[in-house]
Formats: sequence, structure tokens, C-alpha cells
Amino acid sequence: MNARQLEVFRAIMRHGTLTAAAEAMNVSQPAVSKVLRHFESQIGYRLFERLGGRLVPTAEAHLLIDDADRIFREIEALKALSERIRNKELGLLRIAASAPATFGLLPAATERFRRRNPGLRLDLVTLPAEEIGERIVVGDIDLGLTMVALEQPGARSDVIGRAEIIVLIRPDSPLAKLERIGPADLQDEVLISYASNTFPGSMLDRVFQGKGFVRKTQIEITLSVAAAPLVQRGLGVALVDGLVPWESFGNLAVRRFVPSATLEITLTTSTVLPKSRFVREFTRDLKAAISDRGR
Amino acid sequence: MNARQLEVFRAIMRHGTLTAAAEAMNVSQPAVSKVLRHFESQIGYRLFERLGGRLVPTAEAHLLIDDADRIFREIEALKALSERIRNKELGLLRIAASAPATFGLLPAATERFRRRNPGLRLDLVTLPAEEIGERIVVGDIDLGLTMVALEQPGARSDVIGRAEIIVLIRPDSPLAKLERIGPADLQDEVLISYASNTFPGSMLDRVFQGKGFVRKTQIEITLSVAAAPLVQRGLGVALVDGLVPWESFGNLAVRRFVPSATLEITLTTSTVLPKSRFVREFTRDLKAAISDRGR
DNA sequence: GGTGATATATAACCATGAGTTATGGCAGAT
DNA sequence: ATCTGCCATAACTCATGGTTATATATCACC
Repeated sequence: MNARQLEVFRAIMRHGTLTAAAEAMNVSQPAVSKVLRHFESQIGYRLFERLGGRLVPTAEAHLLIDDADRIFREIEALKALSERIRNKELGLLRIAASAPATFGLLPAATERFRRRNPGLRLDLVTLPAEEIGERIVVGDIDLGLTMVALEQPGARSDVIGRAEIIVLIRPDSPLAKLERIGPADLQDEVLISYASNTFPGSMLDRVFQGKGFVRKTQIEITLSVAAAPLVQRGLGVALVDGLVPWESFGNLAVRRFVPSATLEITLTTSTVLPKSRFVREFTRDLKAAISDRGR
Repeated sequence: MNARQLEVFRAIMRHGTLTAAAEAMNVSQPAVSKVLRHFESQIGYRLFERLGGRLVPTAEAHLLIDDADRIFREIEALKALSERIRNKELGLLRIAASAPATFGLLPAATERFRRRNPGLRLDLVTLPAEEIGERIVVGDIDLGLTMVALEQPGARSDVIGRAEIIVLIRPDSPLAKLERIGPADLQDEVLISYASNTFPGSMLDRVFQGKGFVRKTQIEITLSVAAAPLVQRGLGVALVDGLVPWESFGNLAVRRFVPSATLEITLTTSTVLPKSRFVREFTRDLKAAISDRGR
């Protein structure tokens, strides 16, 4: 049972005669006749009674026609879809980002991108950085956006911007008076921050050390966004990336951290798979979103 | 774009490699390879990138796979349906009946029939008698059930029973006292009955004439069931077929009409199209339903 | 009862798609 | 360096779907 057989069956049911069906399908009458007979011999029963030199649909044909017709139309729809894909009217861009990038960069970049490519499907996946590299090399993901460089054979990482580490406090905290907050100011606070065995964590450890302090993290987080509710409830002060739009969470204040510590916003793509036009475009939009953030 | 191509595409997406897909489909690996390449050349774009001797699905493949998978499964379902039809687990019997037969005979016959053929689809169509003949000769209908013989070339009518003409009255009517009602009793009543230009109408005209009366129909109906609400509301007395289960309508009484007048319950089938087993069985069930009615 | 019109079936042929086996090339792992 | 796994190619076969030409059956009509 193949698509052509269904098409022929449907056409005969529609047009009533072989000849009309053949004409509608732009093939010769014997061609239709042969496909029909072959179809009937395959399924093992007659779809039409031959009488008076005419074809009369059997009860079996009536049982099949609805489904056959639907499937035929669905195949036609799939062809149309495929045609649109070929004409680049339709596409798919699969982006994996770590959580801060998902919150802080993707919305703006996506907005720019969609304005130019409204028909395109976008898959935005939030994943831990380690997994993103793997997904890129197996081709599951077109573009990765992380706060760490991904050392992955078969993938290439480029730094497209930087994000400052900031201090997250409650507006009613005594620290709110300060413009800038340094390691010394945090000594007596409950510190919410990255674990030392993560990239930003060890980076911050070095910064504290450079100023003669030790970073004592009381509450460790892996996902910076998780700091927001903790700080909101007054459980401590967070030292996290400044990429997430913290202001939008409410009951939170952001202060600069000195000395300045930055994370690299890193864009990763496969070195083996060809880059689509969409990947290049989205990269541009991401850079624009980053420079917009500066303002 | 044909069913096989969708199947191959789906199998490769599922199993990840050509080799695994080929194994799953029980064909050789080069066969799958060739179908895939042919499919790709037809649709005009790559579905897989070849890298490191592996196939990696492109974004386009991801856009197509859901629909392709669904269509493939629907074709499989259609094959299964076809298989059931071939094994006679599934069938279709299309019955057209005039309204009295629909009300009075089909329910009982259908009940018997379905007990024996629970998987079968039954199409019960109520149509005016004239149309039924045409539908039978074009093969739209397997079996017709009417109260008139259908004179239709290509169709054959058999009388399988008779239905008495009865008098339909309100239980509170003065006529309710009578066991039998004749033309004389109806002279002063508003008569609801068939038009004279119909078969039962002219038949009743002759009966009245034989007794020296004229049938004066004040309210003409074509559909006997339409008499029920009229009689219920006291608009008159009806002279109609006794096939419809009038008792079930409520607030109606049925009386025998004398002299007895009968309509022929006629079963019509095509003389050219082969009769299915179901047609023969249903005929038997109809006859049984008719003789049951006698009790 | 021919006759023409219409519709299906058959015959003979061809192109192609889908299958086979055998084999070669390539990348990654041991 | 070699083995292993995977994909591509070559050469061949067979079935399917297409062609044209022709035969056959039914129906309507004179």
C-alpha cells in the first residue's frame, strides 16, 4: 500500500470513472487501470465491481475511502511543507543556552531575530553548560550560549561579550546605601554564590584572595536565578552574574561589585556541521542585544 | 514523495544509523542508502549531514519528522484496517428504507443482525422510496426497504411481508370505543392520510369506493410518522400504515381498519451487483422481525 | 439489429525505483 | 597500525508505473 495507490483509488472514487480519474491525474487511462488492479490484488479484495463496462465502488471501498482520502491529503500537506522548507520560507534554529543567558540575552535577541524571520521555528533549550557542548557536536543544537568556554572537540567557542559579577541585595539591606560593594563589605553577610568547583566560583575565589579575603559561601547555588527568591526572603546576599534581568524580579537591588569580575559570554557552534544562515543572523542579533545591554 | 521514502526517513531518524534502520526494516543497507538519497534529491535539500562517516539529521529533518512519522503510522493503521476488511472482521452494509420501515422494522432486524455481526458498520439511510431505487442501481445502497414495489431496471423487488392500514386516534376520542373502524365511521372525522397521487393513497381511495364512500382527506401527509403529533393534538384521525410503532409515541390509540387494506413490505436489491453475505443475512433478519411483529 | 460513443481491459514495450551482493573508503578506537 | 563500524558505489535484477495501440463490452439511438 503506497501513496500512489491511495491517490489513484481516491481519484477514481472522486471522479467516478477510470477515464476521468486518469484525466484528472494527467496520466493515461491504462496506467490508472493497472495501478488499481495491482492495488486490489495486493489488498486481496475488489474495490470496484466491473459491471456494464463501469466501475462501481464496493462496500469495502466505502469503508476505506475516508481514511485513504485523509492520508492522501496529509501527504499533500507534507509535500507543501517540504516545499516551503526548500524555499527557506520555513526553518528551524535550535539554540541551547545556560540559564543566565536564557533570561538575560535570548529574549532581546529573539525579538530582533523574529522580526526578520517571522515564519521560522525557534527551539530554545535551557541546559547546563556541560551538556550543551555534547548536544552541539551530535548536531542536536545549532548554537550554544554559555557563560563558560566549552572545551569540546568538534565545537568552536567565541567570546561575544562579558557580563559583570554583581551583588544582589534586598532594597532594605544596610548594604543598599553603598554604590559599590567589595569583598570586605561581604565578610559579615550570609553569602549566596557559586560553588568553588565551578568556573565562576573559582574565579571569584581568586578575586577575593587578591584582596586578602576568603570567599565564604554559605549557600551554594548552581543556577544563578535560584538566588533571587533566597535574597528576596532575606536569607542572604548573592554574588552572581549580572546578565539575568534581576530588576524584573521585584524586591531586589543590584550593586556593582569591586574589583570588577567578569564572565565571558560564549557562543559555541559545531566546527563540522555547516552553519545555516539563521545561525549567522542570530549571532549578529545576540551581539546587538549585548551592546544594547550596555546602554 | 511516497510512503516508502517516509518509512525509510522515519527509520533512520529512529535508529540513528543507516545500518540499524536497514536491519529494522529487514532490507540491506545500500537499499536504505539509495532510497534516502533519492528522497533528498527529490525534495531538494539534505535531510542528513554526512560527517565522520555518520549521518546527522539537519534542521530540515527535524521540521519534517513529526508529520512524516504521523503519516507513516496512519498508513500502517490503514493497512491494518484493510487487513481486517479482507478477513471479513469488518464490513459495511448500507440499507435505505422509507420512514415507516425505518421506524417499524429496522430496529428489530438490526438488533438481530448486530448480535451476530458486532464488528460490522451499518449505514441506515431514510429516503423517499423513489430515490431508493436509483441509489441501489448506482451501487450506493446494498438493500432497500419500502412500502411500494420499486420498478427500477437493474433492481429486483420482493415482497417480504404485509402491513395493515390502521386508524390512529386519541385515546379520548369517541371512536376509541370501537374495536374496528370502517369508512362509515370516518365520514364525520377530520381525516389525516396519504394524498391520492401516492400509492397507499390511491389504494385507500379504492377501498373507500368499494364500500360506497369517498375518502375525503383534509390533511395530506407524505410521511406517515408526521401524523402522530397531529393526532396527538386532536387535529384529526389518521389512516396510516401499521408498521410504525405508534404505541411508543404516547397519547395515541390504534384501531384496526375494515375492510382490511394492506401495504406490501418490499425489499429491493441490485440485480447486477453481487449480493454480499451481509445482505442475505439481513434479509433473513428482516423476515424474522416481520413474523415477530405478528405475535 | 447495426452503429457510434463511451469506458475498461489487454498487449507490448520502456524507464525507473527499489532491491540484491560485493566492495571500497573513511573515521574512531584499541 | 590495524580493526571495527558505517556509509557510498557498482553492477545487476525485478517490479512498478508509465506509454501507445488495440480489443472488448455496454448503452443509446436510429
